[in-house]
Amino acid sequence: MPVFVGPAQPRENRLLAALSNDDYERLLPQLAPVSFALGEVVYEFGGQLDYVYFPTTAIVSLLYTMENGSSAEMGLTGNDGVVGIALFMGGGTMPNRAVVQSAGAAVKLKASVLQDEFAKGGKFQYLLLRYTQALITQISQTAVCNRLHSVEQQLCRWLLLSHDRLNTDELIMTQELIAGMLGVRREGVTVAAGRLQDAGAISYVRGHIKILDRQRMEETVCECYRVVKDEFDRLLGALPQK
Amino acid sequence: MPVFVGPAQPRENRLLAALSNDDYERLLPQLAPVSFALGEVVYEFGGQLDYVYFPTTAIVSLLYTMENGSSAEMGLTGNDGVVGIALFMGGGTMPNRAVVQSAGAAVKLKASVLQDEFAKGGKFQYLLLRYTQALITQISQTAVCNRLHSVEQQLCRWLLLSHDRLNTDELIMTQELIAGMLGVRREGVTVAAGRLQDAGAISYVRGHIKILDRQRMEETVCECYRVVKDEFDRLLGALPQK
DNA sequence: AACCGTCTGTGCGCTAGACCACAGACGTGC
DNA sequence: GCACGTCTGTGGTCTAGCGCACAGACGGTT
Repeated sequence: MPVFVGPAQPRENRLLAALSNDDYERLLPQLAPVSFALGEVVYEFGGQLDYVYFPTTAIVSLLYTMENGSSAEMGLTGNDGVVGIALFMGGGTMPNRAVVQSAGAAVKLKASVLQDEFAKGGKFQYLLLRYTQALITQISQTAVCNRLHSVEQQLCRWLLLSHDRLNTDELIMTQELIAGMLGVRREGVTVAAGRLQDAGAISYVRGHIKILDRQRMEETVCECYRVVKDEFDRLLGALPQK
Repeated sequence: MPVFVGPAQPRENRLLAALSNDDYERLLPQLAPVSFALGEVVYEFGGQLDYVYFPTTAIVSLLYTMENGSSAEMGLTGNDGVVGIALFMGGGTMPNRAVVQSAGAAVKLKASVLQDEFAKGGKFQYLLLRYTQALITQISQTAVCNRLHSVEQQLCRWLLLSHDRLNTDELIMTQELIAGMLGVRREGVTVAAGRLQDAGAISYVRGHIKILDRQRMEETVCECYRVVKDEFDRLLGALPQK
């Protein structure tokens, strides 16, 4: 199945799309396209970042890996956000990893340029901070969801959040990888995905998940999904697109 | 047991303590002392905030309450931070609640004043953003911990984080309340606390927890505590105090 | 001193999910 | 078309933690 991956269109990223034409034109020469492969590590635990990345078609997971090797995701970033918030928040590094969860394109911007723009305090700063707040909500809700909800509900949440950040109904993702994201066993994903498949919500074949019935998924998912989605819509949805 | 609660000393808050004398003097007339009672709600889900609060001796929990009434904490703020980050992040409101977890004092600052100061882009902005990044780490680690660690380890983490933000070894806290914070049953806290007590790490009598052996606690806790503590130290610890 | 409300301890059955061990199923490459 | 590696399904055992029910223990009030 050929997937068309054209040159990165920076304005497919919603933060960049929300910039005024002037701001965007000024930034454009500094934006360089990059292509992310599945599983690629964008940054490591505590690693210094030279660039921030604005995904256009890729999705990047933020996750933490324990000393014993188990891991869990705290949030994910797609074309609605930016990877590397530590660069404008001031800390420089974050104590987690960022891994490409869905292959695709992004544009990158040099740290120093970003910081200069941020320091100007204009629209760009406004956007980056609003996105960060939305991300905080996502992480928070992940915390709550991890505590209180079933694997099946969490799988639903995760699939829906990913689906929202893709322009296709098919995710390239093994159960093994999903298990690593959700912080559960692979077999746990198998049974949860099995139930969703029986219900006709998804189809699942060797690393290719297809969302068949979003309606059904939204009925199964816990309230956490709505909270996150509403907050993203509130903070970033009403942005003038271009 | 009488607890001395003097007038709030703004500089007991580490963010305010890190301001230059000039900045601080300018802000001081705008800072008003407040006193928080245990269980008091600082802000509600989605509620508008008129002030931000800099705790000096109080501790405030950020938590989410489900539609079915169960709840879980995402993070807590003491004299090392500020309650109300949505006011400078741009969203105005957050989809969670903030509840006083340990009674004490704070100083408040009017939203508009905060926003003006923040917009100046100076030291105050720098501090607020660094704190926000530290908070993100705390929330992230809560997410991971909720997924992967035992109630006993989480109780340890929670007690240590609280202890770090108090200048006493005694916490006023029923198991019921702790259960609400951790998102577990009250009985679960009873057995976990029982084990810690048997180990001589704490003593526990009707809402009065005493930390007896911090060493012991730090041996029991999961790595999540260290990650959060190190990150707070890194981002805020080296700040010039006054 | 008696009372009552709150807080804590415990016991029991139940379930979700972990851990472990395989078996099949698909698909790519030779 | 065969072989091998990867991905997925399933079954059995084990445990942490839930839900529920209740008993004791403490402490403030009258």
